[in-house]
Amino acid sequence: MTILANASEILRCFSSDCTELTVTDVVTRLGMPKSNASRLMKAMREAGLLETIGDSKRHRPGRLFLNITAAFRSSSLLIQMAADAVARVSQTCGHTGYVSVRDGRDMMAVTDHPGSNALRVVSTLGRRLSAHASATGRTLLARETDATVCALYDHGLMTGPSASPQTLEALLQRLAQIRARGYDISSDAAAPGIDALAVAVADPAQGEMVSLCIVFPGAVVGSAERSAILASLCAEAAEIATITGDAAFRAEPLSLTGTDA
Amino acid sequence: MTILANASEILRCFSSDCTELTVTDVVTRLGMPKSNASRLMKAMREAGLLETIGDSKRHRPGRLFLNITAAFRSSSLLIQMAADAVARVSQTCGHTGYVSVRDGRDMMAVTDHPGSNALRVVSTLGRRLSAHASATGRTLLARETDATVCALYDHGLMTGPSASPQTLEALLQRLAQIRARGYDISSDAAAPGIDALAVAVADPAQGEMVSLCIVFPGAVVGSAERSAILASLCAEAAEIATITGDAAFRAEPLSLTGTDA
DNA sequence: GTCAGAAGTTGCATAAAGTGGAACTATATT
DNA sequence: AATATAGTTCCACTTTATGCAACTTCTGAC
Repeated sequence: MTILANASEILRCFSSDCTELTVTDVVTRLGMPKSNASRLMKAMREAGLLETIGDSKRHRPGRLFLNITAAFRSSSLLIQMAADAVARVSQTCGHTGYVSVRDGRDMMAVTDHPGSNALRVVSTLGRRLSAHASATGRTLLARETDATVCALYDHGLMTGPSASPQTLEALLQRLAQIRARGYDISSDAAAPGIDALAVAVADPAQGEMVSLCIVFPGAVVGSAERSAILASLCAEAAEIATITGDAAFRAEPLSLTGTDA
Repeated sequence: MTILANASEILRCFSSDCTELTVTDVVTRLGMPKSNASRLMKAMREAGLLETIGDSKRHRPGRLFLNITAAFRSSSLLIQMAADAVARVSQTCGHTGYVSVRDGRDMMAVTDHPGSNALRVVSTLGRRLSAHASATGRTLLARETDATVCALYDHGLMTGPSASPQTLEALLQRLAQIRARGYDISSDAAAPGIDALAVAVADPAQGEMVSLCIVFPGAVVGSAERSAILASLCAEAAEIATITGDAAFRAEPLSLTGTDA
């Protein structure tokens, strides 16, 4: 079934930054023989997993995928509760929010909730972020053991923004802090000038975990407002944790310490 | 590469109505041997194309797909222009709008634009609609020749809402009407009480086609408002048609005739 | 126009898969 | 505990994938 793995690798190349691929793109990105890439992409085309853009040689994902995200979203009660919760917080504070899941070392937004403020972070659904370099990612990583995290990053961290942990040691320290206080804050993770507040919550019965977050322009949101956002985010998350019976949940916004990265 | 076709068939089973699949679900839906389904799904799991929900036997699409929709959306200038256009119309009229593409006999929404009215159609991104039974679908089918349409429906139409064409002949007649006036109106296509206005526009250079539509509660929107919506929708589409050089474009909202289905 | 260079496809022998039936194991149901 | 249901594994057989190299387009330059 190596062909499925290869097909999956090709699909993984797509993102909001990479919207089309040619045969040679795949060859250089994945290092597979040209003949294989050509035949595989032809087969994927025939299966509807890829489609050519017009009659060019450029490929994009098949339209089959357009409704799969919806299936993912509604397959999980946790995601739905989290989406409702973030929507409420977003609505009251006016800032944009997300529900995200971790996929290995990457984070992906599952739902977005655009803010209503004049100056708000524009939502970028479908953007992939490094887990270690984002508040959402770290809150989820903090739910794992240090050993698991080390195994995940045994090839080292790809260095992200300067404000994020640059070494595995720094990351583990940060995770310990998150385990203690339950939430995380990031600066400039998704883009310069953007801060994020994130809390993770799990559904142990289903073995699922998501991170709720609110993003805002760091320069114009003071510590009082941050505390308020954090409080309501944690309150919502706590409610979900009670429903799912998430014993590991911890989010006590005592004070906003450590605004670094 | 039959395995890719099977994998694709499995992925096609997912929708907002079917969010999880077990091995036997696949066996009964696709009629493949149980052993195959089991092994294939295992392989898809390992490739990240599927994931189990918790540690149950139920499967959902892999999170890999969460960001693929974004790639599709931004791979096409036509889609982006259409999305902007529908967003503008939606904003001025307050009703929900969509940009949709056709995938065989199905329609899938690519972008959604929630309305602002108190009574608005709630957006259902990821829902699959029958092309022949929706205004968006028919505007795109009208761009094809009768022969192509006949070939597409050589196994007959799956009958949709009573207001939609029930026979191939009725469909072809309807398409002829659309070719003449350029737009289409549907009633109760997506859900009872919901009407839709749709216009198709193409990018001949890229070989792409999308349908722009506005959906609204049929009972409260009079013919004057419908005409206004149609006029602005057509104006936006016409602008796109000029840019792309879509010679086949036709949308002259002379009057709102034929409000049937 | 035609000629290089790149991009993409195809042929072929080898190697590695997928295939379906049946047996087996695990998981609910009573 | 017994039975039904769901899921996995085994195995011989068949089909398909693989990688190299040769071949065919496709582009852009002169």
